[in-house]
Amino acid sequence: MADTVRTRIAPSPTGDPHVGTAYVALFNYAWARKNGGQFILRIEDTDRERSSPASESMIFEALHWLGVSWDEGPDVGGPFGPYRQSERFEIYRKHAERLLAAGAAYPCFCTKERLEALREAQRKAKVAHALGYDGHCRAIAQGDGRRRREAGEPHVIRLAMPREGETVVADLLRGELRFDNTLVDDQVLIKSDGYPTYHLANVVDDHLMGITHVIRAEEWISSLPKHAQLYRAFGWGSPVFCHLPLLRNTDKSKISKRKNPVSLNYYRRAGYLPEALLNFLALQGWAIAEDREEFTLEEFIASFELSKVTLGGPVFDLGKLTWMNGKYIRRLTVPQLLERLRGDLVSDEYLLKVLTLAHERIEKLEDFVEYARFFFVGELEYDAEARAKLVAKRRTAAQTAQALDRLLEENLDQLLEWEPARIEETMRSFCDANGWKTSDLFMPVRVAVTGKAATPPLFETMEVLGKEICRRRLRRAVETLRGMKAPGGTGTHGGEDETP
RNA sequence: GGCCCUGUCGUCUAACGGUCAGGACACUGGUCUUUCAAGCCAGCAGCACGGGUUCGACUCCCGUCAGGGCCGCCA
Repeated sequence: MADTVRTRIAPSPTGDPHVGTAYVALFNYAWARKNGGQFILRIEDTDRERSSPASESMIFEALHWLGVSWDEGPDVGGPFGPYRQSERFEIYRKHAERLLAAGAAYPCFCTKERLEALREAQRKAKVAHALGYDGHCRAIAQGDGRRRREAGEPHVIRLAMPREGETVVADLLRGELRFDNTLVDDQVLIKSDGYPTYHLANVVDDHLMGITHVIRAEEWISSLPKHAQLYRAFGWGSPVFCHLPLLRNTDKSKISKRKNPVSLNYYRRAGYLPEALLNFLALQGWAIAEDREEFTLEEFIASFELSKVTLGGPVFDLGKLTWMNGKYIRRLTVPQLLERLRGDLVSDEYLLKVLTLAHERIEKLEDFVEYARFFFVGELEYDAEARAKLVAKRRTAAQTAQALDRLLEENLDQLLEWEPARIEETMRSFCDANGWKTSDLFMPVRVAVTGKAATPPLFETMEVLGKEICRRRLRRAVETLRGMKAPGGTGTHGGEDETP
């Protein structure tokens, strides 16, 4: 039936599964279920550079772990597939063609260089209101444009935004949102590689898939007028839009991995129960009752009211999540707790991995406990020796901090397959590129991720620990290093402690 | 800088013109307990500011300020 509520989550498989994805998915899922409708998972992998199957399957797995399921998606199929945008290439091409024919879009032959120069000039000129594409190629006659396209000239296709008036779009929570059309530039719809941008693919798919409620994050508001114009150009009615607030770091900025764990893999590995995480997430922007905040997914679905979502960006309070997780743990029976433990942290699978590394290095069975401690604890404590060795030989604490920071954010973080060989390769090439002796870098990394100077082989250890724990610990090490007193003038080798 | 969104305890939130502005996390004190947690009790702490509208504003309107988002051939 035409009025069935259909919502979707449309993650981009370009990295680790994000807590923000889970947050938005939860609200979409609940809204669909609450209304007896369908919830769809669509993979937005139109960025061919960054999308990866590894990331996609991690998203599936993380969402499954949480207990959020979808009625239609790449893995389960459905009547409106395919649900992976890379497999819908032809659909977007046809739709772009339609826009072209109607004059609602035009080919643009501007080079990257020209666009960069344009941006640069705009920045310098401080014509703040004129930022964005200048419509240069919009003047090209349709026939000329077609001929140049047919001749194979590289180009993109842009939306021809109205050049006057305003676009008014209703948001379920924010009322009418108004945008001055002259301030919205002509968005690229089809990239030069032929793939659509988010803007085109998203609108086309939401329409074709019968999405009735587009519930997404606030960061999309600024492109709303483009989407609204797209619906208009196609002659389609638009879905209900609802922009949820953004999860925040403690400093109120958009939640980010540098300041907060954001990977769902982290929460799983750190021992948060999925039902606790879900409960906590549901509380960000919504309340079930005046004096109650613990409830199950089913209860959430039953009483969820989209229009009751609050708009202040909620600071993600790890402390409160942890407290709530404790509540859930206490509620389990001991046998159930055992099951949870065996499910992940002390599964035979994990134990086997750790044991493989500890095997040759212990003399009594019980040595295992102390030796492998860091494979099980969350937060590490650095003793004096560890603190000293956290600073690289021949470098200051600040230099070491900077190196670890860059190694993590610009190199290790890009690794989707977290394997010893890849980790090693990444770290070695980092050394080459930055003039570090490998041995100088590896010790601080070792201490950062294990808290000890003597450990099993570093790369295998990092693999077993997992990317999320390593990320967390490296970040912590960077903070620790930054907190260390600067060397008093001459000394360049580390080890200096904080003021006593 | 431009456009847009937002603004209740430190944090998550309740309130939908009339309440001593409620609950939760954190924090503090007490209680229970061999200890530590958990539990229980108590305490601390907020309507960003200024104008309106109204008999009456946390609630409605305007302005200021503050915070955030976007300004990519990324989503």
